[in-house]
Amino acid sequence: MVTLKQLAEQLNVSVSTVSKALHDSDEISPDTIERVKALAKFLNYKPNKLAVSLKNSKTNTIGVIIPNILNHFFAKALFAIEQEATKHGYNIITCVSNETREKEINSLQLLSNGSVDGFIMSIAEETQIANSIDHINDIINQNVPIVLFDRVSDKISTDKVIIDDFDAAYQATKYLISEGRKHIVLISNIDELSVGKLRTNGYLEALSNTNDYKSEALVVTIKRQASIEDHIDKLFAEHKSIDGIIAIDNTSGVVALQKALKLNYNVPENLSIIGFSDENVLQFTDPKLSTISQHTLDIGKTSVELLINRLINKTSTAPITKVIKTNLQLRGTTK
Amino acid sequence: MVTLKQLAEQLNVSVSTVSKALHDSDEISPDTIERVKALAKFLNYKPNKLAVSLKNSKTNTIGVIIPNILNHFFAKALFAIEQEATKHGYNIITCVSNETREKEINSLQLLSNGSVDGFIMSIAEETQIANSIDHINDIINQNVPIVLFDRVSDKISTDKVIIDDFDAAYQATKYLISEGRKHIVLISNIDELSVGKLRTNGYLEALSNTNDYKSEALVVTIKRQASIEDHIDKLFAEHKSIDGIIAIDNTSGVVALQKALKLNYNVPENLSIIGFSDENVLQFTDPKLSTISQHTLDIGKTSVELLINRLINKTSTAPITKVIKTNLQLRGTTK
DNA sequence: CTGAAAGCGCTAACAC
DNA sequence: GTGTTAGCGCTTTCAG
Repeated sequence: MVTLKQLAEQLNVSVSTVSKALHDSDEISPDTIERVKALAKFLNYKPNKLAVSLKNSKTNTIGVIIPNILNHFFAKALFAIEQEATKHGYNIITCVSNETREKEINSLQLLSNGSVDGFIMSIAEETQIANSIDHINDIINQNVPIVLFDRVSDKISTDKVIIDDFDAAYQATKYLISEGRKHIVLISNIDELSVGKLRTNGYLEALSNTNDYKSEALVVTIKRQASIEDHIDKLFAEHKSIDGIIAIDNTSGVVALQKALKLNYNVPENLSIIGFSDENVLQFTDPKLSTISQHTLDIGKTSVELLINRLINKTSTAPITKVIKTNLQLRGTTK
Repeated sequence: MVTLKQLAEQLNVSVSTVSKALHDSDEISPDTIERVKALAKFLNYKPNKLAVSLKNSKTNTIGVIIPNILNHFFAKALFAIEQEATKHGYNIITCVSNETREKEINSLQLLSNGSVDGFIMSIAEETQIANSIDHINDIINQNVPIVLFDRVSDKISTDKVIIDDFDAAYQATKYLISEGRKHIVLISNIDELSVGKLRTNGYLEALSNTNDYKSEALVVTIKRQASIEDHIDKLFAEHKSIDGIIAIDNTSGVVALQKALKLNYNVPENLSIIGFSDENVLQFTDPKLSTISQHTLDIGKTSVELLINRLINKTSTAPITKVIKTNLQLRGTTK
């Protein structure tokens, strides 16, 4: 790599002159500036990022820690984060916690040594279950800002980006009721997560405050490693009267639809299904799945904005929580 | 952040003593080592990574550039790369080229300034179409090692990790022929990519060297932004006699299966389908899609291994190309 | 055993 | 206008 020193030597000027020239300092004569820039370009000079960062105590790098990159939601959020960060001149270092608390701790420790200016993260399932988040608060106490998105914790006081989980499920449930559905079931394989609990509560509340809804609430919870297909087979076998399904994670809606069609349910005449999915699954089914659609790109973008704001305005104002609205997208699996 | 200097001051020793003590130098007395380590632990000292990297001219960071993180193949490759890199003590900085040559150039430029020790990348579609890869060779010429995976180029001489694309499609085609299929069509929405061409050639070769196969080869190419569904609808409408489908990208196999079922094809009795997908799509269909399965985790892992090897053995041996074998996984959509 | 000093590449206050 | 110097945090000779 070409350094300032090499440029300086070739031009018979000092290193600081070169540095200033490259920054268009008006201390330097136009003539010199030109000569310096010409040579720099010729030799393909690029300032060493490490040196600049070290000098400035600023890396322009964001650490992103996500639980599972194979989950389409997180992949899309990462996509948005990367895009927005790039727009602001930031790089991202990505770590995957694999839903484990240990890896999460490691990643935070490893990067909070000057490698990144701040973090954007979504909490690992294991961490949420144990509700032990000291490792995250430690980092915050070291004055490294963190923005949490999607999976958050009340015990962490920091900027957050979430969706209206409760309300989204509430509205979806109300919609099915308005269709005249009498036996609405909720399917969840994210029962342990903060967002899962909120969505489930939204569903329960919508049922319980509807006077003429008579059936018991029915929540099918599926453990993370378990087979969604098996649980749904069982559900249909045991509950013949189901006429509405709300699936609050991003795959079980599709699976439920596919199973229902196989069983010759008439969707959406006799059975409505609403998933919590992204457009990416639409091409896999006919009819198209109606969904609660979260604006994942906005979630990622907003997270970056919040973080960069913290990085620029060092003033420690109170934590901000941004709620990104969801949409109920009616397609072919609702009336 | 706590620095060596602060430790030194508190202990009334010099900075170099502290540094050596933390590295268990035998120049330092056991007693001092212990005192230093105790304080370091107490104050939660972490060596500043930037300073270490600058000093050592080694960042222990790998730049990863992928075309599209929403593509499950690349997400999974990234997952494997991250995992393997972490195992070796490396971080990864992720950039998404979004299939554009411009973003690819930017990312390479931005990171080849000391930020990373080397790159792992898969070439953007735009770059492959234009076949203009100077920007990649530039980096290699600056002695920054690059490992290419999946989408590679003959014009770049560097370590590569690929799969046996030609052979995989060849074998799949032969399998369908062995089932007695008479009208086998190939569906591709990656026609412009190196891997797409190779897979198509494998299919064509398998047909043409089978003496008793009478039909014309039929290749349906779908542009990236176009609707896979529409093309497949059209295919079924225009070619009633199709009895075998090979889909060489990771979604159109599922779409074809779903459409075929909707049209009441008897799969696999009268129609076989083989996709080029990952296990993640299996739960979406019944019967389960038979696939050519690429060992994506191996691809990522091998890429990291090759790169780290280059980084450690600075000796410039000839470029290595690793071919990761694929498997033909027969499931419910083949006889 | 411990410390002083140089240097990685860069910036910026302060001379001249 | 240009150069000198100090320093970001660390490692590593080389002296003591």
